[in-house]
Amino acid sequence: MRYWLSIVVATPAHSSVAGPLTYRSEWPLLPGSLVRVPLGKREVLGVVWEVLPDSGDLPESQSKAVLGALEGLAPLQSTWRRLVGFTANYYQRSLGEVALAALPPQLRELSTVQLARRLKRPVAPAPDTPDTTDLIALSAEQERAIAEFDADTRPALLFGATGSGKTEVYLRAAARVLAQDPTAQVLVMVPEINLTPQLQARFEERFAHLGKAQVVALHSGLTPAQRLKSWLAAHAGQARLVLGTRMAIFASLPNLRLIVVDEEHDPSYKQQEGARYSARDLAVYRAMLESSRSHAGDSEGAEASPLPAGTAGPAWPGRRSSEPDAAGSVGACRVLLGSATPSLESWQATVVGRYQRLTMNERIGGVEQQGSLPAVRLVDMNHQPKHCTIAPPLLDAIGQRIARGEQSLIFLNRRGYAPVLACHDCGWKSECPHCSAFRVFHKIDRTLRCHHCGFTERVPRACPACGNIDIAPVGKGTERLEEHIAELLAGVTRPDGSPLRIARIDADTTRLKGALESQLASVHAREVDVLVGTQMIAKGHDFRHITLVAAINPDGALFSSDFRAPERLFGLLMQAAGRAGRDADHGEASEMWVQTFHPQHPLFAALKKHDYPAFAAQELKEREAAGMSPFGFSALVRAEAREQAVAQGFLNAAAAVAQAQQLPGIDAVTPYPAVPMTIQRVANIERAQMLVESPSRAALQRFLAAWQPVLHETRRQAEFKSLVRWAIDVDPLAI
DNA sequence: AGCACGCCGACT
DNA sequence: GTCGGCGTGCTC
Repeated sequence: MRYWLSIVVATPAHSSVAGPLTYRSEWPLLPGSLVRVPLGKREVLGVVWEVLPDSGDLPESQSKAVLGALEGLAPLQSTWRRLVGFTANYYQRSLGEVALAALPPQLRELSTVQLARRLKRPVAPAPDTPDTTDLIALSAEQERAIAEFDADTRPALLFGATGSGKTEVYLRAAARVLAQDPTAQVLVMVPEINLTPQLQARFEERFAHLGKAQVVALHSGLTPAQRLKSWLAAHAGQARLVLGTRMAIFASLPNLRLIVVDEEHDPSYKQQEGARYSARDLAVYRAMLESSRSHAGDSEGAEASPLPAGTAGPAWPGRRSSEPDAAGSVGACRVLLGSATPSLESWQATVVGRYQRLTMNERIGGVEQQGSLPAVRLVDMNHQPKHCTIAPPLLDAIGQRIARGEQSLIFLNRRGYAPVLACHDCGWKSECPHCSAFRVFHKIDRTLRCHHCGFTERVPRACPACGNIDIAPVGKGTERLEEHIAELLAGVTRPDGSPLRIARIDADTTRLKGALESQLASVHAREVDVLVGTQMIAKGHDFRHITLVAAINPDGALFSSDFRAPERLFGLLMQAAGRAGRDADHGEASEMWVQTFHPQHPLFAALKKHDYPAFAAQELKEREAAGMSPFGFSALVRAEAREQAVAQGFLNAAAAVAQAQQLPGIDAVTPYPAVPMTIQRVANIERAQMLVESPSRAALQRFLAAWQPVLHETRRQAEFKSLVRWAIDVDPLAI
């Protein structure tokens, strides 16, 4: 017997073999089967996508035979294939690229023999440990959130203040799902920086009764062997709980019943290269797919046709009341997003009722602590001494904390000593020769470093342009701020008379493995009085003894060209405020200081009241008026070339063809003229981008699908031969 | 993307 | 005389 199979292999979107390829097989392989196939002179891994009725118009002599299947591996499920298919379509990449990138890299190299050996490894039996989940007392709010979650079927957004105990709700929801069905699997996704060994230990401890092998991690920090091991455990259904970063959204989970997305607003859920998917959006989509799959027979492959262009985006299509088998039934999969400062997209979905909103306002720890959110104090920098970095009242407040033996945390979102080095005589500035950006002065090793291309040189003794000795740093980074604070507080001592200690945490001080952990430990041990750092200290870390948090210069985000900057700033400041006052001893005295030239800005008014809903309402009104996300949809096409004119010319030429040919969707889509990117040149490559907007997600999708071949065609023209690369970013984070 | 084939410069 | 530069083209 002869079978014709459509098989997906790792082929990039811009090659002539972007789609699945047709192979022969003597065996009736099921869709989703992993196979080895010849491709050119190579032997590659492929995924059977469809069983074809015949060879199509492919001459039989040109078809090759499947070399073999990966024995012992169950076929990838139809929901997995549909998720991959949707991702490829929606984010404008080839099926093969997405499918193969979603599999562990080692699977591509492993011989059948090695694989068989791995699959044979015995699974550790579940230990005889009692389930301790129910022993932990929940707050009334936590109880209510779980009850409401259980009573609904929509995607849920857990809107919980810092310290309100969101993690316990995740654990409880996961525990229920796992207890109800002995084969159920749960996927818990966290942002990159949050996936620490400690968090993993917490999950392993809580689910110890399942056995250690049943809680696995899936992220890029694992060795290839560990990653394969976790993936195989998930694929075989042995792993009951998978804890991972954005890549984990593509894990093969045959019995997935719950997806948790912690800190759902976090930008690290958006992949920034290759297929630029949003793992949070795909989580919502995947839960929908898993809920609506047919349980009768998954392996028939009848539904393997790609999703039609213009399918609704990663958005839940309302309550699925029309499908009695889906919502509320045994096979349903829920999705639980959580954040103290949700993305405006998710928040808006709760406003219109597409998502369920679960609110937890209170910090856990008892009623007497209700005042423990820090008071926000705005410092109007218009009324402070000119050019001062730290306003005198803030400096006083820091001094008082030191005298009381309390810690302060100072934020400045700019590392290095000074962002620019300049000559006051001739006007020379420390521009990077390869990028359109200034090199940052790092005093510690006396270098000028470009934060975009990495180009590093020793600081010149004199101005390279005019020879003047008098070159000076302009502006302040964390390094200089640390030095500056040390000078300002020179006379201040700790309560026991010892000199005060200042520490700095940023990408430069934590480059070495373990450095961050040891520095955080010294903060916890109260060896540090004042901690200076970039936003990396705002996230996740619980500082018990910090009673003052200060943002030195947050104004940049208020008037940024990036429309999401205010949202990020608000989240960052809320998160930073959450760092303070978690210790019962100091709750009442905690303060968040914000230095600004715009104290009347509505963002700060909302921040003062710790009022995310007010901020969201205000911001959403502006987004709606401007037709921006979540009220409008956009994509960016980026192009890189040696010359800016080539990059822009390519984009404009492709857009002109789209207009001339009246591509599908064009009447509802606005392509803007190509512009240089904010950092126009990086490592001597000129970069341009074109924004494409539409009030309709479906129209934008239809347009992009039709436009892609035009972009390929345009690229082939002689005048654009020197184009280095181009790529589409659907739902970009920043414009 | 890989990995070929293919036609021009400095070396055992 | 060969090794090797990366330009162009193909992969069911």
